[in-house]
Amino acid sequence: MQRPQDIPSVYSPEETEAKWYPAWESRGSFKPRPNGDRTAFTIVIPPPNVTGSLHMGHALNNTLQDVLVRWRRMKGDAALWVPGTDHGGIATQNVVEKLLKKEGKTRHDFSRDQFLERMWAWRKESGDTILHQLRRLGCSLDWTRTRFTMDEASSRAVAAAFAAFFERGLIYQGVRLVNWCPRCATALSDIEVEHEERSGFLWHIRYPFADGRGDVVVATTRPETMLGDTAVAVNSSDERYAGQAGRMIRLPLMDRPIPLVADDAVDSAFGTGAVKVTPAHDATDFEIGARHGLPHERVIGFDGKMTSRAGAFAGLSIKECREKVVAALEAQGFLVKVEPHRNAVSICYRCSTTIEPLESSQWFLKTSAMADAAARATEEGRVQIHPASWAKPYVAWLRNNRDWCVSRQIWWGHQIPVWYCLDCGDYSDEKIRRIREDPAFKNESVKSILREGARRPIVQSDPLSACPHCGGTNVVRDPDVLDTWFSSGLWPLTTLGWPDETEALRRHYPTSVLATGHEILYLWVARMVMMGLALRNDIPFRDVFIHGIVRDKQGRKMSKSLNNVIDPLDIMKKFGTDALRFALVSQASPGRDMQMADDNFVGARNFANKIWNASRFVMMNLNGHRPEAIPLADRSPVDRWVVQRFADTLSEVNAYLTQFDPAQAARALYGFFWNDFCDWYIELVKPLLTGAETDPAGIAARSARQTLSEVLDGVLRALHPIMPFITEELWHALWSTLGTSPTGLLMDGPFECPWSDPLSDDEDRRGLALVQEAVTALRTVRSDMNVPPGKRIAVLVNLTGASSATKQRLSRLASHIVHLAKIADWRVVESGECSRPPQSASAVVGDFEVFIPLEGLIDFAKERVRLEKWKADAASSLVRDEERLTNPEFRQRAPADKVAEIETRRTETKAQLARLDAFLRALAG
RNA sequence: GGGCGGUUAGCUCAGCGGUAGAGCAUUCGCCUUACACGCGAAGGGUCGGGGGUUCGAAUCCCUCACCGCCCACCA
Repeated sequence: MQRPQDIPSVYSPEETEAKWYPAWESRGSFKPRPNGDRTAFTIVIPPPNVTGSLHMGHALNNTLQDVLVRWRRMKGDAALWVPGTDHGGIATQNVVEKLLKKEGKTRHDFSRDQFLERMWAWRKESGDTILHQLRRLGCSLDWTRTRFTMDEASSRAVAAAFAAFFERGLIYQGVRLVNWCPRCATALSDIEVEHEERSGFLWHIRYPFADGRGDVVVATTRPETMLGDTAVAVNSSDERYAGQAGRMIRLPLMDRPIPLVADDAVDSAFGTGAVKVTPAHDATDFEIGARHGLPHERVIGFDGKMTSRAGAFAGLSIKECREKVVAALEAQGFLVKVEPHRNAVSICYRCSTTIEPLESSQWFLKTSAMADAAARATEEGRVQIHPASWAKPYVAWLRNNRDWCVSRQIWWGHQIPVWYCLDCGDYSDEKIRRIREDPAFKNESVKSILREGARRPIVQSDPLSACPHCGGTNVVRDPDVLDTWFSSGLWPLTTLGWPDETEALRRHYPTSVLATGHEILYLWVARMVMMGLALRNDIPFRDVFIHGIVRDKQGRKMSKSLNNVIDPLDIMKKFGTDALRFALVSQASPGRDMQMADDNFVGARNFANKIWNASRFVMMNLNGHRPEAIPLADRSPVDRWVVQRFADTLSEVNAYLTQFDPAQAARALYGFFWNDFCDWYIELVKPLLTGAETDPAGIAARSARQTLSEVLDGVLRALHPIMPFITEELWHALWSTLGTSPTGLLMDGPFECPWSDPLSDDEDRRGLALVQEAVTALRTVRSDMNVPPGKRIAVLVNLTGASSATKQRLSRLASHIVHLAKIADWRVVESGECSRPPQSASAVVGDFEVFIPLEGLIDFAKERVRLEKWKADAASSLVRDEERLTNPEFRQRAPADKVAEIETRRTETKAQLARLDAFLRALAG
């Protein structure tokens, strides 16, 4: 073991971090301890998508979880944190497709199996990177339980869940208008669609009546869809169109007759009150169409191009088509006017491409009953959301949620566990030919043929070779995959072994906490609660801990395209992992987003260094000394004071962590360690430990050493959940310095206060407050009068007007003041006359005064300024207090202790002012 | 169109009913035998505007302004 004095004065994290992670893991400390009477504390990781590597948001999310898990583990719980990654559906497939694009290829240059091979290769690479990063972050995950949303067990669970929902009639297949991303070439669920305000135009188009008598003007933001119009609708109560419903209109450009219908979905106040109706390409119009039995004209295809139904415009992109339609309308005199218009455009949450509502054959999950159960779980307090302000929007979302489109037209994911038999289904030879000719189902409509022909879809997860109904071997599996959030929604179940009734499931489900950012509250959290309740009749977790999003210095979300991402690994290398963790935790105020920049990490790095050096100091002074039991009663007031302060801090930390406010916990620890422990306590005990007059065997020194080691031990424990590496390192160094190398690990706990009752009385706190006030006052005088830092000063203390409590405290604690304020000559006058020495500065401390003779150093002008300012502050404080105390209502209504407090303060301030006045008079005279 | 959150020292943010706080930055001193990634001292805010409740409001209520999110089928 290195001697403490040989430990370098700058903490270098690399070695420490490399050493302790394997030590923790190899000793099995990441695994939950056997049950016994331990409470299970369980967190299942929000599995990062295998789209690359972890960013700052992941670092925050996982650090917060690690803080909670380490804390509960140290407190004695059987703590389990389950690691894993998510296949990430569209997001991950997009990443790999981008890589293929660089090779000049698309996925259709490969067979489905070949493409999936590429996907698996990528997922290995990305998954490994992510799990490595979690280790670097110090996450105390039980690696023996590492899971992936597409591993065998998960796939089994997904198929089981699908089958269970199917049997209960909750899953159905149908042709609906869905959100289609032409770029990703897949349908999306409603929450996967984002909205963006864009400035566009509102085109007013004249639609003439077929009989040549008059016309109606419709307003639209999407003129190209008029090619697929099958009606015009007006509100039935709109007098402008009274009696017109039922008349036929001749659709411009297409020269088709379409009816004018009355429908109350139309808002008379908007535009002209007449709406063109395109049931195949607009959600509202789809419903209007259904109510009026209108035909659907599909003019936009799944590829984002105009279909053959678009006549002369077939084959054009939507954008080109819009331009040409508008030009044609104008040329033919149908365009009435164009006005600027801001509207919300739907865009894909994965690639920001404009979403097209398209009719398509998809699988849906009926969610109304499930969502209702989930909403009740939160309303009844079984699933609590922290901070609670998120509960309202969360429940509201659940309450008006529509069926969930769970099928996706990509290849990467859980293929729908449904098979179709071409032998006993309703398939003509022509249909079978079309199905066989397009094994990849590139043509979406072929899938409809497949699905619609099935008399009995066969739901089962294992590959099917023969139809269970007719024994036919012409079976085809549904080509779609499930929404990635379907398997994510099952995550708390699948990670613990569901659908099998495992020991882990019994012990750890429901889990304790789910920690996540608010951006996936609906997308993920809501789904887990719904599915947990539906499939296991129990909530998946009791507390949802929502943290903010990490933003850049300008408050922007971090993204690769903005080039403002901070890589956690870079920060770890530059500042150390503990500094990264501390910076993240201390800024993660509940529910608030945070702006991250280098400054934050510098401060945290400095804190780590402070811990390092304070520990060095303690160890240097402990070297060769064994721990001994010294009752707190036998220790000095400063020892008892720091012990009290630490005990207070620790209970604050426990309270804050219980309330899911780790930022406050971090700040409390920072304040205690730096201000109380380092700036005051260590400085206070230094003279007891070093120097010629010190008695190393005396009770004062022994007591101080014992207190130093106990408080350091305690504060390292308290800091460990946030800064695991440096604390583990120093804790071992501390104990080996004490000659009793521990066999255990700091991370194993306990997390508790070493003293059962440190809060005996308030006297030590008052005494230390007096010392601090006196020292600060004297230091201020020194600084203001430019007394050379090394120069010792004389102080005359006038206690003639002081209380007996003050006199006693001062006699007990004066040595501390003498030392910290560098005083050579400390004289006290307790009674009788005390005359102010000439050439001296003066200060008021509590209920007494001090004079500092400064011959040759005193600057009376400066002294006057200083005293005047002091006086002004005191005077304004007195005015405020007087105002209150002379107000009868204050005396009558304010609590008695508050009145008493202010009265006391008034008395003190008055005495202080009198002293300051006397000082100023002396200065003048 | 609804809902939520923010507006506090130059910057980033705490505080959320009893005389305004931290870190960074700034100014002045200091290599004081743990730490210059440090120590000591100082300056700096009518807590977005306006009303109200209260003995007392940065803190509670109303309202306005600006900023940011989320939700919503006004073409």
